[in-house]
Amino acid sequence: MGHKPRKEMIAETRAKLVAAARHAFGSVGYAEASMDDFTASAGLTRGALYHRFGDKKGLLQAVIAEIDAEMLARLKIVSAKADTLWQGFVDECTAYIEMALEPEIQRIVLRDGPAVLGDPSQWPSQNECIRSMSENLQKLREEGTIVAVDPEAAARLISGASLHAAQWIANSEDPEATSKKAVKAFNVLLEGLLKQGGRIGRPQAPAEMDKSLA
Amino acid sequence: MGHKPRKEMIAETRAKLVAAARHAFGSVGYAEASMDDFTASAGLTRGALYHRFGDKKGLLQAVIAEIDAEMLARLKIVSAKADTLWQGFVDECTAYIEMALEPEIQRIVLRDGPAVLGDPSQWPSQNECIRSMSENLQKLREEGTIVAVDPEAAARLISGASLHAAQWIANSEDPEATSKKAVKAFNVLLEGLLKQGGRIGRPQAPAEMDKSLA
DNA sequence: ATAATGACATACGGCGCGTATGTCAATTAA
DNA sequence: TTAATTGACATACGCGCCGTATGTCATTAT
Repeated sequence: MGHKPRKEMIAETRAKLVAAARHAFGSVGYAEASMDDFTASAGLTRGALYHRFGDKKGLLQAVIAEIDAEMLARLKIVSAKADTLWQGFVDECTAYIEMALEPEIQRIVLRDGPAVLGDPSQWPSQNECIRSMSENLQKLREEGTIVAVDPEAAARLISGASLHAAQWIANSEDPEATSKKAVKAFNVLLEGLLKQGGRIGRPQAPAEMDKSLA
Repeated sequence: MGHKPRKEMIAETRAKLVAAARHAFGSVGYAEASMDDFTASAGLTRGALYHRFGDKKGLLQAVIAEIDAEMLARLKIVSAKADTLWQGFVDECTAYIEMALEPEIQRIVLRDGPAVLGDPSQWPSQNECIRSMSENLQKLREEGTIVAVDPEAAARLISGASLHAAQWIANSEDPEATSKKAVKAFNVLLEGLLKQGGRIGRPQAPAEMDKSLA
């Protein structure tokens, strides 16, 4: 004894590999990331990688799962803080856009992920975020705040719009101005969900989004 | 004489390379497509490819430009047929989703393209489709049909929602049912754009979408 | 007719991936 | 306690693919 228990060593090397890969994928991209290089930067070799994750794609899956778990946790915190369901929903959308502005998420989750692993709507992880939005929409429907619409369908459309908005913003030459325009248009679309018209006597929630992204 | 003129030969080999690459990229994906293989299938070698396109990415650009030109042409035909501006806009959205259902477009334009060439909103080609939608929205605004909203912002959000909807539909186990749900939710969001509330006394245009995708 | 351009093929070197094999420590059994 | 076994990880090997450097031959220009 004296040496660390087996399980700890395993978890440690696993964490090291995921962290090293996450950094490499996030900075130079999946295709350009050399397995020899980033395993060495973690003090290991490709042997460990193949033993743990099967192949490079398996490691990417693990990295994405980690990132997505973090995203989900952040979304839950946001929606838990809100006073009303609608407010929570709008805040979650905002947080979703803000996360999609982060270069690491854009590169790994939004670009390389789909190319290597296929359509994100099929990943177990990405569905967690969608499910969170779907549940909120479901509650809003029961509450009578929004019109009768399939929650998952609406969640996917909104997340799609959010993600594209985020990429547009992040790559624009004037992110501030672009962000304002995108958020305003986003509000307009979300108003389609609300009962009672939308612009007449709607809750002030959508206006709230402006301050957080501008 | 007798032999073909120089320019024709060049255009011919260029077309052959683009066609072969398009097929390879569309079927096995960019990363798995061997340049030796698909140049050989066109009766050429990698020498021709590097001479014409610089590298593999350059060829992908050319392939995407070709596909995108086709998409734009199809969209223009659709919107030209419509009776009203709003109808044309909705029809274009529908056509957009339908095109995004095609496996070749999904693979090359929606997945590999962004991973290899970066964010699509920066491509000259993808912006053509966005511009087309933006122009329609601009006219709808001047016409007074929709609320005051930045046309490009709205176009990007809508295209984002459309693309995600398409991928969701194409990869679902029951595309028919999924399509119906997505289109319905899509209509709801689009109603947010319309003046005068939306559900009360709106044009029957959105209902039209149901038949074309279901 | 000769020179020069350029379209494309061939040849070469290197890198990165996946697999097969080896080694050594940690668990388990006797 | 010791012997046997598992398994975590490293090392070694071969292949395919990419990018470049070089070669060849036809077309165009002089």
